[in-house]
Amino acid sequence: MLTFSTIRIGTLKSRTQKASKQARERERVDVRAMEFGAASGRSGGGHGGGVVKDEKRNESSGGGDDESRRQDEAVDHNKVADPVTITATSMVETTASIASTKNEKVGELESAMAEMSEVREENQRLKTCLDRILKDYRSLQMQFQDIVQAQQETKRSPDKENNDINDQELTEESELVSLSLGRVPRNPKSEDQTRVSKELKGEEFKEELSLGLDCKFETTKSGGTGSTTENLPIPSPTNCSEVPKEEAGETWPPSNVLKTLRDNNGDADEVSKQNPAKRARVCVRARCDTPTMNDGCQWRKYGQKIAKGNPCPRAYYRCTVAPSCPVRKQVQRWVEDMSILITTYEGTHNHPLPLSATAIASTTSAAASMLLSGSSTSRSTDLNGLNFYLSDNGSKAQQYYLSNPALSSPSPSHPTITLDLTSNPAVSQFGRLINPNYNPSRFSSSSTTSLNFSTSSQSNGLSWSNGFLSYGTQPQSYNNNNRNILSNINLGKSQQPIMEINNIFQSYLQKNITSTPSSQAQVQAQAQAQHSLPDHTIAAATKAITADPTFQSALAAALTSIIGNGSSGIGGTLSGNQGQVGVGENLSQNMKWGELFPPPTSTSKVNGCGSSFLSKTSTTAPSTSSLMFHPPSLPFASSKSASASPDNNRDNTN
DNA sequence: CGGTTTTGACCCGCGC
DNA sequence: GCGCGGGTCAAAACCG
Repeated sequence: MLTFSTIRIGTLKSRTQKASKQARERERVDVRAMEFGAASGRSGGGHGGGVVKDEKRNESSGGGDDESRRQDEAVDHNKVADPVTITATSMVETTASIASTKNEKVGELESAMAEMSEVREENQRLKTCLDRILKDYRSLQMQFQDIVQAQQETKRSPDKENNDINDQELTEESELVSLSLGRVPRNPKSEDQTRVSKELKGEEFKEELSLGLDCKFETTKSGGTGSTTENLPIPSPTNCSEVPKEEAGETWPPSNVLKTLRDNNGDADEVSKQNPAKRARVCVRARCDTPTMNDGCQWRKYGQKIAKGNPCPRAYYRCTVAPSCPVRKQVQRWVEDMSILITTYEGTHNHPLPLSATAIASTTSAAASMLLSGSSTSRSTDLNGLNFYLSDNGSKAQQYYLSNPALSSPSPSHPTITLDLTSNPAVSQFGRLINPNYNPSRFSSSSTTSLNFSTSSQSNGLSWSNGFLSYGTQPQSYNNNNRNILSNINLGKSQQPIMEINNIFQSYLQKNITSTPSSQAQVQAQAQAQHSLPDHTIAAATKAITADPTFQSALAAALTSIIGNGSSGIGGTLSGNQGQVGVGENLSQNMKWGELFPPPTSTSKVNGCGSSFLSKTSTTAPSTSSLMFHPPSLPFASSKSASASPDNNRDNTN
């Protein structure tokens, strides 16, 4: 507007002057008209009316013609000047608009540049932060690795005499804490010969334990693969157990890699032979009043079928914690004893597990690993009084504890380990842990508690029932070495030479409870004696056990891994159950897991795993609440009532 | 409405 | 090739 006025003034001076005069005159006329109207304007009601009258009157009266003409001229004048002014104004406007747009765009560009610079700065900042984080991460890894190595070295030094081979293996895996069972490379040849001596020394436990539990914590080496395990506060049993070959996608890279490496070094041949096509399964037998046992995982039922030979339908569940989790389980009641619930786990979790699920997962993984590792040759391993029994029979797998064909008839392609927790008193406690509803009185019938982890090459069955872990083994397994301290011990039903793990376990517990070293030594000695010798010379066993501090630790680790591993399981549930068995007290109170389970070391990986696991679990999970062993929540029952319970429900109904 | 369970059907492997 | 059994799929029903 300003431009328009100035232009008109500048360019059209004469006209503007005229216009100004006319305007002045007009104003005067208007004023006069106003005055006139005001003076005589009654007739006109309104202001305009007066003007109109004035105009009419002016027109009619001769005196006013000049002024009116001027006014009209002035108006016309303006009208004539408009086209010129418009073009000028349009030009001015366009130029002005262009200039303004220029300015605007320039401003925008400047602002954009500023933003870009800010973004760049931000990126650089983020980069620096990332670098810092990476550096910190690496430094922490290095520190952790150093610590682990230092611990291992400290422990190794005494053990070096025993086995150089073991040391090597351990060194290789030093970075990892493994809870895997049965993967430790062994010298089949020397096993029998060295067996007794090793058993006495307790080395066997170490080896087996280290081998058996695959739950590993990678400290440093493989940044990528290890990360998964590292991230997992609690090792997932299944994960640990799996053989790489079995489940390509499912298995955890780190453990698998390690295992494979291990296998290559030592038992690779055996493992490779058996593992290839086989998919390890872990069968847990436990007395469970509730329809299902709560294992802390979330399960979705995807099928149900009546298996041959068992009126009770078999339910098929899929792990729903992670959509892609390949783990599946089958739940079925045992025909012979409906109170016993048989749960079979298959596959490896590809996701972090809740604390409640870790115990079972670790146990099953250990068992599975044993199967896989030991499948080629019969082996037995003891974990804290729990037998993991691996027998490789080219022929058929034997599951001692599974009398029910339906249950016991795993597919040939699926070697299974059975943990039988049903028969022994110790087991009963386990069962209680697993199932809060579990009534110990019902199951306590047998004085002896046996924890057997037995695997047969064809079918390995771990039966875990109510605190009774039986690992079905074939007689061959006895030939195996020391690992078998427990291996020889078949508590429950196995026909073969049986170590009464119950006794060991109980005694061990008593020791722990009483915390009298002597008692513990006796118990352990007994246990070893049984294992080491078919005759079960307790005295020899006691000597051996007492000789080995590791034995204790191994037992503790095994118990922890199996029972409650940790997770709240041992500490909480056990403690809660103190009165009954006293196991909980022992474990939680008397036993110092850190002591019992030294950090992962060359000597006993199991211990390391157990300790780490326990510490983690204990810290993370309050003792009581958790996990596995609570009635609803045993390994089998999922955290969710729905998923977990359904099985139970069905089972109950069935 | 989303997730889970139910349940019949389908697929596959194995033994005869 | 056929039958059997185990295991899985997927639509419908159910449940919170």
